[in-house]
Amino acid sequence: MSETRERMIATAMQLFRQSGYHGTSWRTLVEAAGTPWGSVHHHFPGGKEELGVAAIAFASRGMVAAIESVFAEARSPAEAVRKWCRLSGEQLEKSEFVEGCPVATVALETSSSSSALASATKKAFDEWCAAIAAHLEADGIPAKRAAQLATLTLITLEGALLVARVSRSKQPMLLVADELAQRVDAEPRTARRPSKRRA
Amino acid sequence: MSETRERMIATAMQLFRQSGYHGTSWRTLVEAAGTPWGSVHHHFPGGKEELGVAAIAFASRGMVAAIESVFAEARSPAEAVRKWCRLSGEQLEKSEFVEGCPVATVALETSSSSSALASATKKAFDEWCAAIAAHLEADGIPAKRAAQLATLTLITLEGALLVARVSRSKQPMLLVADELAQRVDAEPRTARRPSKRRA
Amino acid sequence: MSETRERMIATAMQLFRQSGYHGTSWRTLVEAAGTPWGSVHHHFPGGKEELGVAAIAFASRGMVAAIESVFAEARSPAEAVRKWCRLSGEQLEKSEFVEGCPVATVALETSSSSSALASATKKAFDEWCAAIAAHLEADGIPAKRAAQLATLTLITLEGALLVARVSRSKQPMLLVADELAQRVDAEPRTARRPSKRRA
Amino acid sequence: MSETRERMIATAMQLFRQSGYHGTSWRTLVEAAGTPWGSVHHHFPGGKEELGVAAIAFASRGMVAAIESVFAEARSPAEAVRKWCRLSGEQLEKSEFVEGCPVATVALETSSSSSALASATKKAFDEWCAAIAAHLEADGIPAKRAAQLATLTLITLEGALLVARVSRSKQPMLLVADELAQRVDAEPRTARRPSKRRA
DNA sequence: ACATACGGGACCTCCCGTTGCT
DNA sequence: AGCAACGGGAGGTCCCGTATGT
Repeated sequence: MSETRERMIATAMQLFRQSGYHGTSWRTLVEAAGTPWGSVHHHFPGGKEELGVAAIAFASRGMVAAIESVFAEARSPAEAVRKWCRLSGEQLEKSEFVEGCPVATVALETSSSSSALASATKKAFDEWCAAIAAHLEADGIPAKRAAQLATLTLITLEGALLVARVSRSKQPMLLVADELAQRVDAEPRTARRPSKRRA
Repeated sequence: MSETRERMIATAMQLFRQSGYHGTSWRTLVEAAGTPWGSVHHHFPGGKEELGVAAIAFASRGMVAAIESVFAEARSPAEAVRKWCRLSGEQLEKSEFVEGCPVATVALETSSSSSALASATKKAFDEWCAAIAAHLEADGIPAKRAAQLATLTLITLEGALLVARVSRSKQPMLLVADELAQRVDAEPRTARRPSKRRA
Repeated sequence: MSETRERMIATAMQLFRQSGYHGTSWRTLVEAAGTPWGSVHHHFPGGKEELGVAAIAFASRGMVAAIESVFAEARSPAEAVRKWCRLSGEQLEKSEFVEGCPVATVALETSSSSSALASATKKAFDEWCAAIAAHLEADGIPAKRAAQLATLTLITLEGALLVARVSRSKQPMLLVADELAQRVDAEPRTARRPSKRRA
Repeated sequence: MSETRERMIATAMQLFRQSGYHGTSWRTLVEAAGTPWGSVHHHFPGGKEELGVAAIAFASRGMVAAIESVFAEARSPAEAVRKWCRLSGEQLEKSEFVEGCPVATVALETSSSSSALASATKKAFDEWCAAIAAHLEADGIPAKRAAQLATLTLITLEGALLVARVSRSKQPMLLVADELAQRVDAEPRTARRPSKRRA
């Protein structure tokens, strides 16, 4: 796959979460990415919307990888969630409160209009929930509760990233880190199956 | 005060939460509001940004009023929070998942660029937190914890509205309604001062 | 006559020669003049064109007065012309090369379009020529030659003001001062009637 | 080089000398030139100012070519100057007094504001003076005097074109044709080097 | 794969004139 | 005399998609 195309997508993800979908133009994109402006239509025949969908999918893959990573390294789901929130907060702070959720901005902009982008963002959120839920289930939480808890986790993280960006402080991230960790820890297990605790 | 200007602001709030700041054009606005296109510059000499700031402030006032209303009618903060979440969910559903938070979209779009809009959104969130915290304090929760809990409430509600819009379901709202209510109820009080419980 | 109206006209003359007729807006004018924006239409029912005509006429009166003054004070037409050029050059330099001819800019902009402004500028030039010619005639130059010489003087002064403004130097003014003076002096008189030489 | 861009520039020169810089809109331009309105920004990324600078430069090249041509064909500088003035007058009359100097209008409009256009007009005048001066020098006039005389020629021609346009008569052009020719002829030569007199 | 050019249209800004109310 | 508001429209900028050559 073309390296130009990939850099466009990665840059688009960055610009979308800063200025949103409508606030990012092709010109801004190619200037930021340093990619040739002449072959935009070649790489994205579907136009800007195709770029948007690709950027959302790219962001989603990255987030799923991050989830897997943080759960793999943590000794318990609660710890994983706490770590995840804290890492997100630090990334946010390091980036001068620019690198929040790469999907949320586009999601809010397009959920009432474009179907392709709207379903791409919905798919992203679903994937993240599923990834979290899988780890909760693996820790002994019943599927139904695991799904709810995963949704709650996503909700809280997204809300915290929003509030943290706006208030330009990572305090909200630290706040939800503990809250979520406690909440996850308090969830009753059917058969405590310490999936990753033997290492 | 001009009624035209007010209708523009109210309409802008609606359009901003649907399509965001950059996705809403003056033309769209004046067509939706039925206001004259020619006097835009008269009512908002500061341009679109001035409209945005006014719309955010307007939305903020409305939200503070809603908070006051729901806390005034409820017998306890926990119940108020539960009701708030459920009402928000129903409003969202009734509006075909359009009427989410009127500030969040603009907040995410502009938090990394325009200072006027960014500070307007920050101010809005601060006002909401303060309003919630006041009611928690009135119920006997120490100021510091009240502020944290208020922030957590805001975070959770915002996150839930985001996820609910994207998934086109009010389930997330119902989920956080109970979670938040339990959370608020479980918070220890110094001197349980049942402010509004006697009715 | 309203003092507001007069200040508008005087300010318009200044702005017109800086930025031209089309480059000067009502808003710019009222801000520069400090006059009320609400009563523009009251003072100039004919709109911007009426303002333009008034400003041209005002400028023309001022120029005629300047011509009379410089010829009255000088001992000969040649000296008057020399002095006139030098004074114009100094005024130009003092004003940072802004205060050139108050009519020329509008004249060039409108000579191919608006009839009212075009005839106003034509009238202004005619008045100036007539004023100069009168003094030349009074010095013994036959009417026909006096008219030609007056036109030549106007032409040269206008051209010099143009070139001086563009090159941001008063050299062109000094150059034409001597050239014109010599030219006027060399013109044969029928009966040298030293009109203003005995006082 | 794009033919569209060239036609835009040539048309801009025409419109600028009729209505000036601010009086000429992009819409007017593209309609007059028959060029696509959509690719304006492609050909002139610097906006209208870039068009203005290009039009001034284009006009300057044309004028230099005209100067070279008229001096090449004439047997003496005096005759060249006389011819130049007369040709300009005829062109002016034929065009219904529209085609005056293509630079003067913009020069007056912008000499007190935009630096890019102001320096473009200054450069144009400098080039014309240099071209004239070169021919005067070639005829035996000392460099310093040649430069002055060239400036005087430019001044007089510009002034005459202005007055002729305003008065809608080519008389001023004929008047200065003889005046300038006499003036140039009267200038003393160091070594009369009749450069082009052998034909 | 990339570049140059086309092409319509939407963007926000601001202009200029008018209307009714002080 | 002054003013706030109206009201249509044009201002220049820029967007997004397409077509044509390399």
